Amino acid sequence: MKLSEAKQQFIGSWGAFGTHWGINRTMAQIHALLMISADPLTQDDVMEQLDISRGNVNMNIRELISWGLVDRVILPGERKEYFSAEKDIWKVATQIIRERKKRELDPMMKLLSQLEDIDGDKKDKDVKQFISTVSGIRKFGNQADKMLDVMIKADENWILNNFLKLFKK
Amino acid sequence: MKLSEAKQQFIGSWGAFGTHWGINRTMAQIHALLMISADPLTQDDVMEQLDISRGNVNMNIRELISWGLVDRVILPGERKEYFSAEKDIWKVATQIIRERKKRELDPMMKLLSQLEDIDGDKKDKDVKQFISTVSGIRKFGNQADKMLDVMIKADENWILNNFLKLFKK
DNA sequence: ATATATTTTCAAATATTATTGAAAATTCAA
DNA sequence: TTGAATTTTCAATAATATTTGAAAATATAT
Repeated sequence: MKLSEAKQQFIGSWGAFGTHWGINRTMAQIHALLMISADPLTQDDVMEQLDISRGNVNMNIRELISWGLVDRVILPGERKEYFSAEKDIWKVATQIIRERKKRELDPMMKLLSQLEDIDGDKKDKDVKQFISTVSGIRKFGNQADKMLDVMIKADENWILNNFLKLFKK
Repeated sequence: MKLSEAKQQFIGSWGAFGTHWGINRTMAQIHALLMISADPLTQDDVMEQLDISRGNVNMNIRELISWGLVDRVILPGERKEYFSAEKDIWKVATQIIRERKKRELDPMMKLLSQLEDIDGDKKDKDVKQFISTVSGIRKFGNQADKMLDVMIKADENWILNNFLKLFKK
């Protein structure tokens, strides 16, 4: 397969993949493009290679920067800004985990702990089921939360190797 | 807080949460409603409680069933079908992992392994970066894949406890 | 300071996705 | 069978999300 074809396929699939994870297609495609580019790119490079508008590129790159997945790069003597993506997939993964935990899991846990205080008959089956479901999710979430904290801090090989070792029998 | 208010809040947040994870809002809300309901519900119950159309309820419930998160329940002597959600959050989580792995991760891994065969100069920096990025993602994905397989099979406390034990020092 | 290059913003246009509701299909009791 | 109850389908509509592009803002060279 030719490089140009393989690039197109990778960018396309990464974009489709993103949409299943609440990330918009274009943002994921820009991320893909920057991950496979050896050198930093300008907004114009991205516009041209993905055939999208300047505004679109600008907004999505800023979003990628806010996720900590892309950096601005200033090249000496160049007027334009360049952008480059983190290439280490472990760092990418832990950064995404870190952000989603902060943006989604933490607020959900906060809410759940409030919802467990229900006025009314604790013997009522509806009250019982509600409390049981909510507290189950909260406990599970708290454990996931701890586990993710640990993963974020751990070194790639150390954690995966140790984790897998548990199951080698 | 009153039960009815707490229910509304839970259903609303679970729905919003879902949209960040590629699940449509209504499907997540129906799932939430069924998880906190002590008894199985009919399509009409769901229509009424969430104020949505029959077609919408029907399609989303079938989708939940295909995800293995909801079951049809036949009550003896009743003409209507009833629906009930898995309430054990660990089972819910492993079921979601199982499905997403099958639907998204597995196909992505398959594609990536094809993309590593690039015609052309292996010394070219663009070729090198492409292969390096793709193979990094593939290797990471394969490890995640193994880890998830193990989690799916493991018992709740066993796996979380063992995992956490690793980090207790 | 002025001109020019570059980035950012955001209202309007477009595209995508979700929802409705009524008709068709199915189920089941009599 | 027949007919009422129930479920399913899907074209039309509505709601939501994304994208554009041109104007405004900002940065930089001269």
